[in-house]
Amino acid sequence: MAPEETAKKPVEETGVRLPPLEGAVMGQVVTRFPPEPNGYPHIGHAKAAIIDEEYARMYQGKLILRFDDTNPLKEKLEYYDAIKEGLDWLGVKPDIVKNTSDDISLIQQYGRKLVELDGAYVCTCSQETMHDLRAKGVACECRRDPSEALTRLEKLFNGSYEQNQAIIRFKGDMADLNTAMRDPALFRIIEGQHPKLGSKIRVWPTYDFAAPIEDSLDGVTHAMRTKEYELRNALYFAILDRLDLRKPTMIEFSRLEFEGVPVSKRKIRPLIDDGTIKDWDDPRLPTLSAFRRRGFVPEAIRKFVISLGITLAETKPPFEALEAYNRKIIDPLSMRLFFVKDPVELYVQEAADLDVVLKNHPTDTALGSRTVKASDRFYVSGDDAAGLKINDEIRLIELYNVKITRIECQEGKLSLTATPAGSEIKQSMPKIQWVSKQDIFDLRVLIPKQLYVGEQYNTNSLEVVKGVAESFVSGFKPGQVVQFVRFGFCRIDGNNTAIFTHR
RNA sequence: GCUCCGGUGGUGUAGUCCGGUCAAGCAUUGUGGCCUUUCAAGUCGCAGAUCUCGGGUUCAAAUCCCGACCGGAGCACCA
Repeated sequence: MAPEETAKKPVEETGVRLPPLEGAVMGQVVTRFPPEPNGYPHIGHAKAAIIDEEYARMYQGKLILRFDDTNPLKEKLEYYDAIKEGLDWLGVKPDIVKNTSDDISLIQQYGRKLVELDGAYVCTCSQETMHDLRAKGVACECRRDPSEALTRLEKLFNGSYEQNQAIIRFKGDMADLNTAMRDPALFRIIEGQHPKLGSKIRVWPTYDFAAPIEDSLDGVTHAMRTKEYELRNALYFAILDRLDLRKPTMIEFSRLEFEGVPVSKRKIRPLIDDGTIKDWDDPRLPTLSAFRRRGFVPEAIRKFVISLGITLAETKPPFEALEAYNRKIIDPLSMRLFFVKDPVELYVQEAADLDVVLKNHPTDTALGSRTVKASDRFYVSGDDAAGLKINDEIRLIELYNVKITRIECQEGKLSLTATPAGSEIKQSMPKIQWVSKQDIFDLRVLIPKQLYVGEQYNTNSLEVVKGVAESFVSGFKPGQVVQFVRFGFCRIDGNNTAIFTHR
């Protein structure tokens, strides 16, 4: 089974559900997911996008995917695509896709209007001055004397100012206890190549200005964002107030991140730059591409996100919960195969050559079966071998029982000898998986662990397990999710490598 | 430092707005049985929270009020 082919079940059937939306009217809800195309999508994006979509669906409304691209210095074309791909994989289907930059002239017009309305002004103070005055809660000369505002506004847009020489500031309240209201920047000059607009535009709105304008104009009824924006709500509504624009309902929720698996580029980029981590889809990362490569299916992520609700409490949810959702989905779809870690040779004296037919799934016969050629030589896992004593009787799963007659250790290499011991399945007997010596496929399994322990990179974050699997595994394409019996679920990654999903 | 937001079993949450039906539901984890030629899944059961703490209001508080403590966020010409 390839994870991307998992059937998408309606969430209502799963038992997990989001609480009702405040003030929502059936058929009229419009939500929006506004990522900045400045990086690869991760689990945090997934949470926001899924919640946005769930509510749009719950009320038979619309979901807008709006790339919040108002900073040409940070955005790249490849990220627009990466985010689209990520959402596509997640099964999040926006009804409308647009960019904030599509509306750049409109937004600029509203900016000009705000200055004309005396709701904003052009400030030419240095950043240091601004910072100091803001800290003191004092207005600068640019604000106190509005006579030049309109002239400056023209100069700003006709290119008379250089970058950093002038910005448009909101006329808030320099003494407000909420510092977001102390005349924040609304527009600034950025010289740079924008992925969509090139160098055509140089007066760019900040997020603080673009977001409310876009939400209002796009018809968004319920705007959701993570809670670090809470203090900016006052600004958001003040802007819409002064411009006399319709106000959406604002809802915030906590960010999603796992313990030891940071989402921040600040913590990941250095590891990629210095080669510690190869790429953004490394299974230790919380990017969507990593989850996919690791064998997680979109529907598990969706259920998990919904189960978290839209709480404001800042907590790191247990990764095991995500695993549990995933396990329940992939369990019935995954073939059961044998893989032995740290192989130890087992010689079964006088064992006959056999063609063993193995079921690919214990209950679902639709998954078929396979035939393995067995002789008297096998491999069993080092862990199992280590626990054996002479005269122990064990069952080779789906084969027969053997009794250990000799345990040798030459040059640190363990080997076992046994004799047949019937075929009756006994409750008490350990049942272990095996691989026929003439039917092996070398396989290494990558087991991702926490990337960070505290603030420190975890040097043991990727365990590499070596072993042998059945040759049947060689026929799988990358993307196949299987369960190695008594080992865990894995996703075939190609090049004799599998990635451990979870147990 | 200032401001804002949180604080329910090991963990994540429901409930808090509109006090009683909540000595608190669900999930996960743990644990025991059944099932099973897997240490998975399924299934049945159990364990685990006096709802951060201290006051107050009330016949009645997880739910309202006050205070404290702890945790997080914001204080950018980033989003």
